[in-house]
Formats: sequence, C-alpha cells, structure tokens
Amino acid sequence: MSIEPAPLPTDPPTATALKLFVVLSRSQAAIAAHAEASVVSHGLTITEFAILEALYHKGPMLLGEVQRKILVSSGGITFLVDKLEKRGFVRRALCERDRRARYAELTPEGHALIARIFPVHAEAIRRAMSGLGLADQREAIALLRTLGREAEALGPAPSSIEG
Amino acid sequence: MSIEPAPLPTDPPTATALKLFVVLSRSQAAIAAHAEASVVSHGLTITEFAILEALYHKGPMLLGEVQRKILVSSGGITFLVDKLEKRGFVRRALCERDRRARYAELTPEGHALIARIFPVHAEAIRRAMSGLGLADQREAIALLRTLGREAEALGPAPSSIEG
DNA sequence: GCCATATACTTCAGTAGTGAGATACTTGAC
DNA sequence: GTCAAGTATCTCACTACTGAAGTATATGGC
Repeated sequence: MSIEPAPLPTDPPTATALKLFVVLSRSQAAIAAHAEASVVSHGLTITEFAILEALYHKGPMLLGEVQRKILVSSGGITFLVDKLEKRGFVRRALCERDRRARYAELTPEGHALIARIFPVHAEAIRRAMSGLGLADQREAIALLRTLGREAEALGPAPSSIEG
Repeated sequence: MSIEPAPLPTDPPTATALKLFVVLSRSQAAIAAHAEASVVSHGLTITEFAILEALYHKGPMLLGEVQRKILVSSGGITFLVDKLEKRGFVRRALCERDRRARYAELTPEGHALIARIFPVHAEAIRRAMSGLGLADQREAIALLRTLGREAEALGPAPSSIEG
C-alpha cells in the first residue's frame, strides 16, 4: 500500500506564488551559472569578483559596507578580503574616524585585473539575458524591484509559537 | 594618488542586463530567505526540504531525477539522501529495470513531516510574494520563464581561447 | 569621567555542499 | 556472447562559506 503523491495547492494566490518562486529560482540559477563561468576562468569565485567589482565602481569601502552589499556573513567578509589581500588584489587601510573599522581598497594589481575582466563579465550577462528584449527586461526590472523591496521589508512570518 | 572609481557601462543593452542581474539576484535572495526561515525552524535545510517536497508531490523518484530537479551535484544528492535516510524521513528502494539505479521514497514519518510543514511553507512564499498583485505575478512568471529557458539553452560563452 | 550598550571586525569550529575518480551495471555494435 | 562506451550512484578530499563568541573601540546617559 503506497502513499499517493499529494496534489499541489490550486487556490490562485498560493499556486501563482509557488510557480513564481520556482521560475525565479531557476532563472536566477541559470543566469548566475553564466556569470560564474565568465569569472572562474580568471581564478576568482563569484563572491571574490563581487568584492573587486564593488571596489572598482565605488572606490574604497568599509568592510561592513562591502559585506552588506554582497550579502555575506561577518566572518565571510573577513575570510574573503584575507584571500584577496594574500593574492595582492586588495589591501586594508585604517579608518581615521573609527579605529574599529577598516577600509578595503584595490591595489594597482587588483584594479588592473578587474578592469580587464569586468567587460567580459558584463558581456556574458548581456548575452545570458538576451532571451528577453530590452523592453521586456525593463518590465522585469520594475516587477522584480517591487518584489524584492517588499520581501526585504517584510518581517519574519508570524510563527505559531508567538500567540 | 588614488585610483578613481570606474563608471558603469551606459550602453542600454549592457546597462539594462546588469541592472536586471542585480534585481534578479537580490529579489531571489530576499524571497529565498523567507522560504528558508519557514523550513529551518523544522530542522531541515532548504535543500533537504526540496527533496521531501519533490517526493511528496511526485512520488518515488530515481536519485538522478531528484538531482536534476533540485539542481545539486551527484555527490550532493547521495549526501543529502543519506542524511534524510539516517533521520528516517526517506528510504532507498531498488529499481527493477536498472540495477545501478535507486529510488528515493518517503517513509511514513517523512510523509507526515512534509504534509505538516508544506502548507506553512506555501503560505510563507505566498506572503513573501505579496508585494506583487496576482496579475503582476503572472506577468513576472511569463518573463522569467522565457529568460530562464533561453539562458539554460545558451551554450557557454565563446571564449577568447577558442579562436 | 564612568559605565552600559552598541558596533566593527576577527577567530574558529562546524556545515553544506562540489567535482573528480571509482564501481557497478546497461546498451548497442559486431 | 563480447566488448566499448555510456550511465547511475557512491566515495572522498576539498572549498566556501556560516554563525556564535571574542576583542577593540565608540557612543550616550548620568
């Protein structure tokens, strides 16, 4: 006597949200795979690349600022900047206003590296997105911006533990 | 003498694709954070949950089928099914047609667990997506479906190594 | 000034994977 | 039947983190 597969929810709000979750996750994974391929071939992980890219486009940043921008843990940002520092792409600098804090900034070697590979990366992203025309991409940006902003603003789901 | 921050690309196809990449990644991360919170409180990782959910809605599946569905490596699916098997939520079963292959299927305990937590998870997703109305969600599904399908179909980017 | 609390970063043990190679079996050509 | 090539799973060394606790400094109330 085997257990029957359960049907998926059919009420429209839940069914639609679940479908959106699936296509959002899969499309993000598919695009990220292209982005990653364009970067690992240069000996960087996608997260290391994200740090170099942030410093390249914003200039020196406090470690905490970088951490929030690339969405890693506090331990993660120390670990990642250590790795990039050992390879000579990034260095730490003191912050005069707050002696707890440290800036991360590109070395000339790091700047040269990211200046060389960023255009390749940008082209890989453009190509990965080419399934959608420019107008559709703008439409998607508007929808996802709203979706993301509201999801980030939403507190944790009301739990059954708290009455 | 410091290095100036570099400007972002401004040609519309590249600039738009990069923006879309950012909002796609951030919105996916924001939604996934809600999905994950609804699942870790039950002692499962999101990937373990995905396996139980797949078996719950599709019935027994070959390990390779589950692997492709949840997008993990070959080593990953063995590791994950091992963990779920040790906790008594899943068991392996022989495949009569192909003696290399193994089915994964829910135990009664696993079925009871996923039947209990899936509705909570579905509700968390519905809530996380509530920044968008139903019509906008459908629009987003259509756009992301196209985007993901085309990105998956795209081969690796032409490398500078191959002429 | 002194203290409690908050913040910025680091350390470190642990976790959830990846990916290459190994094993076992299947399939089709001959 | 036999073999080569292909496929399904497993093993294992390795990696990229996470998150909690620790250290150093900052900030505001008194």
